[in-house]
Amino acid sequence: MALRVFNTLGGKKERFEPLEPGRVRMYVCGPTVYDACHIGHARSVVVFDVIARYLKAKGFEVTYVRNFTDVDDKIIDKANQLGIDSMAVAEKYIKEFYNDMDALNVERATIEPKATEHINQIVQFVEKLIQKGFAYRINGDVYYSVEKFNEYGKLSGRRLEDMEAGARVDIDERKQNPFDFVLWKSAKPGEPAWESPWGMGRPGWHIECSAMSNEYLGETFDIHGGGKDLCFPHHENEIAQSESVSGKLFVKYWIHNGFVNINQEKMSKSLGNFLMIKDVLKIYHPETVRLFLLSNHYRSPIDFTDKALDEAKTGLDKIYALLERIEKEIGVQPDQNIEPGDCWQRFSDAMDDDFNSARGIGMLFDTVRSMNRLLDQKKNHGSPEIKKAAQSDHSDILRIGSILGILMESPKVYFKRKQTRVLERQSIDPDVIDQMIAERDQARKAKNWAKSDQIRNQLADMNIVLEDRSEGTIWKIND
RNA sequence: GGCGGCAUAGCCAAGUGGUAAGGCAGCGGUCUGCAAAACCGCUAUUCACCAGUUCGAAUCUGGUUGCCGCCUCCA
Repeated sequence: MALRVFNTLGGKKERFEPLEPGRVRMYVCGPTVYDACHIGHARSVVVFDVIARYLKAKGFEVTYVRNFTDVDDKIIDKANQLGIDSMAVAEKYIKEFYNDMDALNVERATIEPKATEHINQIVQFVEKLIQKGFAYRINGDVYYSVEKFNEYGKLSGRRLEDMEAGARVDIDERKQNPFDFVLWKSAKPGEPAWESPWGMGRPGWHIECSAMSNEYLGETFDIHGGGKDLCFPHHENEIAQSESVSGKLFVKYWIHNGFVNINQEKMSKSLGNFLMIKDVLKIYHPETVRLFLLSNHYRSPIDFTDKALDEAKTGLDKIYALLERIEKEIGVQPDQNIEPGDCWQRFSDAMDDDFNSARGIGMLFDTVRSMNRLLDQKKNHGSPEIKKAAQSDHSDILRIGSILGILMESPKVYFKRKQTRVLERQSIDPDVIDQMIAERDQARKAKNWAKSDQIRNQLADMNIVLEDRSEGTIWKIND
C-alpha cells in the first residue's frame, strides 16, 4: 500500500512521493533551549521519531535534521536571571533535552545542528535576501518584507489584509508592515553577538531553520515538521525566506502535530500546569508515556490525565504479558530473521494512512487477543502450526514495537524492574513475599482455604496479586 | 474581527460514501477450592442537531448549537 500523508500545505492527504526515489529528507523544528522539556515537546519529538523510524522501515534512506535554537531572547533572559552566560544556559538545557529524550527512547536525528554554529550560513542567507530585495535594514537590524513575497500566508491560509484587522501585534513604526519579521538583530551590550555586515548582532528566530535546512537538505526537501503552533508565523516565515532566495518550492510535505492538554486545559504559564518530562518519568515507565502519546492520531489534541496514563500502562503490561507467555509456553525467542506477517501488515496499512499509530495500536491489541485465544487452547501447544503462528506474531509485535519505540525490554526484565521499583517504594522485601507464598502453598495443599485466602489478602494489601498457575504460583505487582 | 479544528457507547479512541476497529471500566460466562490472568458473550440499529445530495452518509453539501486552537513567545 502506498503511503499517504496529510500535508498542511493544501490541507489534504496526499500520496507520499519523495523528490528522490528511495530517499527522504526531513527537517523538524527542535526546541529553544531555555528551559526543561515538557510533555508537549515529548509528543512532537516522539511523533517525528516514529515517522522517521517508519520511513526507514519502509526502506527509505532517511536524512533527518532536528535543530537546537541556542540563541534567542528567552535564553538571554534566562541567563540574566541566573547570572550566567547564555551559552551555558543553552548547553545545560541541551543536556537536559538529551536526558529526557534518551529516557523516552528517542533515536538521534541524523544531524542535530545548532544555530550558533551556523552564523556564517545565516549571514549569507540574509545577505541574499537583501540583494534580492526581500529584506531591508534599519540601522543594525534587518527585516524581511512580507509584502514582497506574493505567496505569504499560503501555508497557514491567511492573508495579510485579514490579519491586520484584528491582530494584536506590537506596532513598530520602523517596520514597513507590522508582520515584517527580524532576520538579524543588533546586539545590546552584554548580549551574545557575532560580526555581520550590519554590525554585531544575532540571528532572528526564523532564519536559522532556512539556513540550516538549506545547508543539510538543499533548497527543496521532502518533509518539514513541528508543532501546530509553529505553522504561523514560524513556518510561514521560513517558506518566505527560503523561497525568496531559491525561487523554488521549499518543502513538499508539511506535517504538524497537535497539542497535549493537561486535564482538558492547555499547558500555559499562567495556569502553571506545565508537565515536565522528567517529572512524568518519575511516575510512569517511558514506554507507557510513548504508548499514551501514540494512542491518538498525531494531528488530534491529546489529553494528559492520570486515567489515560494508567490505561496505557495496563495496555503495555498486557502486551508484555503476551510476549512472556509466548516465550514461556512455546519457547519462542526474539528472532529478527522472521518475515513480516499479517499482524505487521495490518499495522503497516494503518501507518501508511497518514501515520495512524492509533489505528495501528488497535491492530496490535487485536493480535494480542487472538494469540492469547490460541494459547488458551492448551492441547495443541506442541503443534508446528501454533509454533509458527506464535513465532510470526511474536516477531511482528516486536517489529511494531521497534517503530513505536516500545517493547524494547525483555518481558522478564520489564516485569522484574517494575517489581523492584514498587517493592522499593513500599519497602517490601521480596523474600518475605516468597515466604508468604510458600506458607500459603502449604495451606493450600492441606486444603486450608481460610488460611490460604488470608495470606492472599495480606499480599493484596501490599499490592501483590497472585496467579495460581499449573506450574506454580506466581505474583505480580500492582503499581 | 480573521483563519482553522473538533463533536462517535460510562470514559478514551479509530473510522472521509457501502452499513460502527481497538483500549479502559462494568455485567454475565468458561477456567479455578475460591481468586487472579486469559478467553467468550453482552454494553452505540447508531455517530451533537436540522435540512439536502445519493440506491446507500458517522463519512459529501448547506445551516444551527457547543467546545477548542491559532492570529503574541510557545511542541
